[in-house]
Amino acid sequence: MVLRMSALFLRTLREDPADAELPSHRLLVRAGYIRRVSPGIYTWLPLGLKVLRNVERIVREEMDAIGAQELLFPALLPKEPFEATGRWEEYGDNIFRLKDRKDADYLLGPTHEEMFTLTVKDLYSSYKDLPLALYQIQTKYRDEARPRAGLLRGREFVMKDSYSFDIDEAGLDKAYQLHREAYVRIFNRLGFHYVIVEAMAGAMGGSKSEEFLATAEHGEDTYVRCSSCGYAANVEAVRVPVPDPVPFDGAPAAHVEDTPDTPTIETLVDHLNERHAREDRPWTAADTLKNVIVTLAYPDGHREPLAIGVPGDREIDEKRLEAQVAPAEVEAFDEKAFAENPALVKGYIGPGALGEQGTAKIRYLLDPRVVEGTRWVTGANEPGRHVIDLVVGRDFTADGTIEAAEVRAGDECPSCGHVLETARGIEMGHIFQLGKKYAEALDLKVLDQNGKLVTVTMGSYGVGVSRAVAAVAEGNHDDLGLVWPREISPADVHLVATGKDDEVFAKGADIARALEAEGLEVIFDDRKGVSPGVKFKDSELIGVPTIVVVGRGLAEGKVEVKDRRSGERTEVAVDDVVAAVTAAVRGGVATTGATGDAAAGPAGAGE
RNA sequence: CGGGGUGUGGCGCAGCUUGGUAGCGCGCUUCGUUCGGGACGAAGAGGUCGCAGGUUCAAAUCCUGUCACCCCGACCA
Repeated sequence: MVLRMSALFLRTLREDPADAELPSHRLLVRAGYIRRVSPGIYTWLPLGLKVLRNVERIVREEMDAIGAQELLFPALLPKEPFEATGRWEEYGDNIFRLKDRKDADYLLGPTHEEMFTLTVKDLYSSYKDLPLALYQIQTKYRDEARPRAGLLRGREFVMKDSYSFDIDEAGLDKAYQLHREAYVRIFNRLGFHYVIVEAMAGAMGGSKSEEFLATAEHGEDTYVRCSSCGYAANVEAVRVPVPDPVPFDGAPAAHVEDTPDTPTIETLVDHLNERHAREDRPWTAADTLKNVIVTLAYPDGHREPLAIGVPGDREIDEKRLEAQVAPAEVEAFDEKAFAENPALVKGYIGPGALGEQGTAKIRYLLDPRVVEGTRWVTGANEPGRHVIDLVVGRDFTADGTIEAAEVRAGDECPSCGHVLETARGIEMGHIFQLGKKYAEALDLKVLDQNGKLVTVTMGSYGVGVSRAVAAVAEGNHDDLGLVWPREISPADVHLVATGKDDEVFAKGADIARALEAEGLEVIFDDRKGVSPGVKFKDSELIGVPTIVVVGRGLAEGKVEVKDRRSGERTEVAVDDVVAAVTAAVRGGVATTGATGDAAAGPAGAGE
């Protein structure tokens, strides 16, 4: 069907909506693709729905191509399966919960691991049934604390999730690799810049995990990459390269000094340079060892303090820390907690009080850079005093190491030793090897060749489908409006008839029909009494990649073909326009999406 | 949950300081003109001023409470 603008359910806005900040959000609303209903909940208007369906189509095609089978679970779920895996509690306030008339608990599915696992358990019981990969494209619900950025972080969103089921590790590896390749194809077709980064799998009990991030300066995820070797990782997953131990035979003995009024690293460094100046160079924050205490809160209610020692020039990165201690949550170590631990002197905490041998009996973990033989200035566990030349391995030891210090641009690449840079992105896809976590919790086992019960090994793979619409918009727009990649554009051609003569409308309708007969989707602006400027602005805002104008040139038998992305205009004879447009759409080199950098994605994982 | 901000026709905003007829632009309706870059003229339709209470002769405006939304942060398989 030709979409006639005279009848299309569409109202474009001349001005930006007040509640939209990001270009994708602003433009999708202005161009009439979506409307907000409630925070994080959006209506898909006809044009927006077409784009969403196109993204779904690409995802379906690529999932089907690797042999995954589509099914559809309900969004409304009973709580029992989630209780079995502990997620009814673990998910906390992020889950939308509701009760039926009999007061039984239900939830709106935030993700469907339990359902997939239980359904396979329900129907399959032999290794002969494996391997298996299932997927669905389903609306998910999460009661986000703060929905934001339009479609990018909603409370209702569309996601493709798939799961692989295998009898052993080798099978899981293969399924993971297949998904990875499918994802590369999906994101290449969607048309935005992306990178594949190493991600955290640890808390899920998995072994391998990667994220596909759409590169975007407004992205919520920070990742690092190495321009030299192609290493890329989510900051949470970065492993700090461990330096070699330093010999400390000739190191001076540790000595405690008065350092009054130096509760912060900054005041300490100033004091050292004033009263205990080094001969070779001034003291810096990097010479100090900062000991931070946090409280870990476990899901079962258990709490314990944890001490972390990091070089004084670095902060603790809470996301990295939480990723390490999951499922425990990190809370501040407050005044009350200090009161309960008199051995800790706030502002002057040192290794003497920490660790197994320490007076405070608090587990003590060091940043991996703090290796044996390194010398530090750190707290002496007395108000106004610090200890200088404290040597790791000689004067104290810790209970282990932890990756909790912030990662900074300029840090050493763990893969090749070059320099890391940081950038931001939007998580568009996440693949990881789940392992047996859910299969064990829900008792998914099959008989193997020897007649023995074996727990199935699973992989989990997600694509943010509705989020992809926003991410594509975020990466494909200019001052005038959206610029869709061909594969997901709501139409192939935006045909504008402009002029006062009926002829332009009649001819426009002819062309629209002819284009449609070629299999193209056409938006036809057949509105009468609307000035040309309005129609041009609308066509640019809506962002269909090819715009055809039937107007004043028609008298000379000419129409205009415009490329939305480049702005290039070509005069074409009326009789040739169908062929010219068809060629542009099918060949469409100039207007395919911004996939150029995508090549860096696959390389980015470069193991 | 902490910080900041905003609630006035469909959209974007002014009015509030100093209480007294609810206003502007866009959009919408009708008529006429215009017709290649968000046209022009004329005439219209459309508003519980977030909600509740209070002060007052009188509240969009002042006071109290409350709700909602947006932004930053925390949070985010």
